Amino acid sequence: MENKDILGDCSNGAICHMAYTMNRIAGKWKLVILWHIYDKEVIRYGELKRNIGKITHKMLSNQLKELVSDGIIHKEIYHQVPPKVEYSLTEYGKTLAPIMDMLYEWGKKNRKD
Amino acid sequence: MENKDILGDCSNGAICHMAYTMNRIAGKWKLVILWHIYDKEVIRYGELKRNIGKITHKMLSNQLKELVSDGIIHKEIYHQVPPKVEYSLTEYGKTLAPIMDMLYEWGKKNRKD
DNA sequence: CAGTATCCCTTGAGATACTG
DNA sequence: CAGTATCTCAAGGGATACTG
Repeated sequence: MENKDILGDCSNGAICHMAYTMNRIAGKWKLVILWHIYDKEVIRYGELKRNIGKITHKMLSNQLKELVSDGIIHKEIYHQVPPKVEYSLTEYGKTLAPIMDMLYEWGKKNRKD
Repeated sequence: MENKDILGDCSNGAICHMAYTMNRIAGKWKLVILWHIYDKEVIRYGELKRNIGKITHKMLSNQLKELVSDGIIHKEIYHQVPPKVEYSLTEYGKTLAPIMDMLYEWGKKNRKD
């Protein structure tokens, strides 16, 4: 994965903090996915995909994988047939809740279309 | 520009608000750029570029252009030689300040490297 | 049902050169 | 100094098929 991070050569402390956050949650879909999980608390892959709608299978899988590996969401696998997988926010992920709330509120306030 | 937006076919109100926000501020660089402008209040193109460091000329120009056209930042052009251009947050852009603060704080709190 | 792998094309984004 | 344009190439991401 080399260095896809922005500001990898962080010289300014303040900016680094912002960059750290962005490296976790930036991306076209991450917050939207998180928002859906946050909304339902626990959600299965299929429902998540259906709810988001305009996301492809591959995109969703990839993003979920990253979120899991970043420790933001938890993946619970039920070994049954057919398989069932549930996603939920970890405690760490839940610390993003206030941020998601603000982003939501900001959109609600400013969207005029 | 067609429809690069996520969730263009918005069926769920709540999700739409979030999507609206993401359509404004998502992107690898936008919030980092905004954070720098917010930090300095008023900043020239050159200084902005130098401060961000790891961004290319093209990227920065493009992102700034989008931010201006979204009404988030203001561009003040001084017609002199050599030219001077200053960027600052608009009133609308300033409403993002609390969000930026939270993102910053979140990064500060969680960055352990 | 959930997830991976492959194919393939579009887009993003860097380097560079040029203009006002 | 600030910004645009072109050329180029790698990566992102869609469609589809396959596996557990």
